[in-house]
Amino acid sequence: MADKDSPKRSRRGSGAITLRDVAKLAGVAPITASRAINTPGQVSADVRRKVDEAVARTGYVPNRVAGGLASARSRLIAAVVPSTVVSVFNETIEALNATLFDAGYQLMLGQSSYSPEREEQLLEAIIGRRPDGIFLTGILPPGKGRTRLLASGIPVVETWDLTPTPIDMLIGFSHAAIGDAVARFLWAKGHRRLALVRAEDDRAGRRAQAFQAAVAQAGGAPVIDINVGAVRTLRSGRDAMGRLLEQAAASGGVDAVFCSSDLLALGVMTEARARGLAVPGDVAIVGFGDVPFVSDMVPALTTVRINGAEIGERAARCLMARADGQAVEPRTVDVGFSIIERDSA
Amino acid sequence: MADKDSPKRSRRGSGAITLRDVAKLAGVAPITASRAINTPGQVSADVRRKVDEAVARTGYVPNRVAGGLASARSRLIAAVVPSTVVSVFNETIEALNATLFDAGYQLMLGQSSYSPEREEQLLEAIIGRRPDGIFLTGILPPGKGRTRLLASGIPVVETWDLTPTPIDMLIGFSHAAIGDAVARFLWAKGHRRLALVRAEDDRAGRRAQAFQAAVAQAGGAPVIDINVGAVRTLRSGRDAMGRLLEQAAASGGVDAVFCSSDLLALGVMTEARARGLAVPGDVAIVGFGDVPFVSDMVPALTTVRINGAEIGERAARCLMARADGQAVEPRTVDVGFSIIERDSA
DNA sequence: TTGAAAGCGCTAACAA
DNA sequence: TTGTTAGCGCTTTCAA
Repeated sequence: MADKDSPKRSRRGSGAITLRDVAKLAGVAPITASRAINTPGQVSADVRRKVDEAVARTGYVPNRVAGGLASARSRLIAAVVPSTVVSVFNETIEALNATLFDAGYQLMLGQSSYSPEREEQLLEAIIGRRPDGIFLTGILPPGKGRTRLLASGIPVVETWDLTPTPIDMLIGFSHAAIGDAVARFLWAKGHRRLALVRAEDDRAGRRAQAFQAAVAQAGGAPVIDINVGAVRTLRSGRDAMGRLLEQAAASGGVDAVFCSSDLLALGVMTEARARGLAVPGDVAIVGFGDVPFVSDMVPALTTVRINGAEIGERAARCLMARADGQAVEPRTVDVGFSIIERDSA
Repeated sequence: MADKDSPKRSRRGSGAITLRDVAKLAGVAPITASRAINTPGQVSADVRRKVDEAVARTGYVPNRVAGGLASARSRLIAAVVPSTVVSVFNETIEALNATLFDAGYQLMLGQSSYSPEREEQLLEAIIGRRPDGIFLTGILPPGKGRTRLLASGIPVVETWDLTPTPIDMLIGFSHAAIGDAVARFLWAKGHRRLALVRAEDDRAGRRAQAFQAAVAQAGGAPVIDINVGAVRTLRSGRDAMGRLLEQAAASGGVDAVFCSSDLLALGVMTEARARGLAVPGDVAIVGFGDVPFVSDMVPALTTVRINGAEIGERAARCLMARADGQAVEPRTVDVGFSIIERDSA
């Protein structure tokens, strides 16, 4: 170990094994060792063997930070999610991560916690790491973050929404189309007194708007709209249902409720049943997200399903293609949605 | 822009603004610009102003990859989780991330997908990034991954479990103590015919073992033990309850079931009620994890609560302290647990 | 308080 | 197929 061959080791050095150490042990130049490790096809079998052995003997783990700096390819993809807790995005993140990992990429996850300032700081921190690509849940509104992102030149994919003005690539679906479809669905089932229970959220807002518009167009009565604010728990769903029932009593009752998440729907359902209302007999309920377990509850929840895994996988592929310098066409993909009809509506 | 001042720009260069550009614009040396940005107290007000202006004008975002290589401090913490979907670890990860972010660190997340090989690859990929610390959910068993981790010298914190032989730091609780406590709890309530429904999982196994031991010690009948395998969904909970009831019919019934997760408990509860059994009247149910929404269901789930956020926050602080070269004592912290008594048991 | 020089660990470019 | 050289963008060391 204690060889004093390096002439000027004045500085730090983490003490870890470097490519130099491996190369020395294998009796080749560092660059040759590098090739033996990264592009084994480019070196002779003999060199390959010697380097492999040196790697095994030393327990060398390549420093990807240094490699990334030298090659301007970090093999890192950053993702921004609003929250990791009981989130409808989990399936997407899991697929994104799995696809990236299998291709030798890594995921850096950042939470924006539904806060614009935090999102902006996060974006700056992410750009500082020079990832090969950035995954965004949702669409980034105009602002400093968007400008910086654009300036960075890093490939970006926005998801879970649609817009005519994406930053770069876009994989999503139309929230308005969902609101419209659910309203028609409930109307076709004969429900006439419709209501919304939703979190304070831009995307949920657009679903709600389209829902109301469709009902109005069909000649229905005004839709009762309960906004639960930023907190999206089962409890807030229960509370919302309480308020909803109060309001509805004045206007003749409710037949069906469209909730902005499955968790909220579960809360609404729980409250309804706690008050002796039958689901779907007295009131029908539709959720959003198709979280894994709602299919096996009693009654099974009717909900809107987004293929989150598809979004994650496609996003990973687009980002990696762009990191390889390939063009990606089309830039915008609509993955659609489906209404999964089960027992609750 | 097109200044041809740099003499030998033969190579790549991502084209992005660098510290050099900022320094040139501000009329100072790069190192001075660096100090103005990172340790503003060390430079004159005049320099600070000029550099700030140059940064603003150019939209400079420091390259943390280069900084990390030069300083051997990445300000990156890596975390390994088994899964991100509906996981009991979410709260921990969220707290970990929030605490790190506020201190200027970033989180790199890796999923082991409950697979040992994948975990090993993941560990190697993580070490290659030279993070300042590594967060592990669970305890890493002896093996190549553990050896490499030890050799890397990177601070590590293992969590959600206890062991006399941690790699480095440890923040967790005793699964055996939980199994024991839940058995005593149910026994004290007068339940005598006890059962377990659990996923194939080492930690759940140890809770189960202690549960059985406590029942045996109290003189109870053998505990029926249903193993649902690796799949941990509400569906598998329902199926498990079906099997359990079948087995129990031969031995005189069941009074109470301890499940290895809240989701499984929800499945067991769903199936029980679907078969006309009252909860907790006919059968009591205890979950594990205290996932946010189980408190507001009807009946509210009695479960074991772990303060996951505390684990995440403490882990972040320990890791950052070690990255700063501080010693952390004690190395092992037991955060305990509590049985949250609600309606289901 | 400011700067020059060196180098973190690796890979691109070019040459042999 | 292998090696030499330079340098990615930053920070440490040391000197002024």
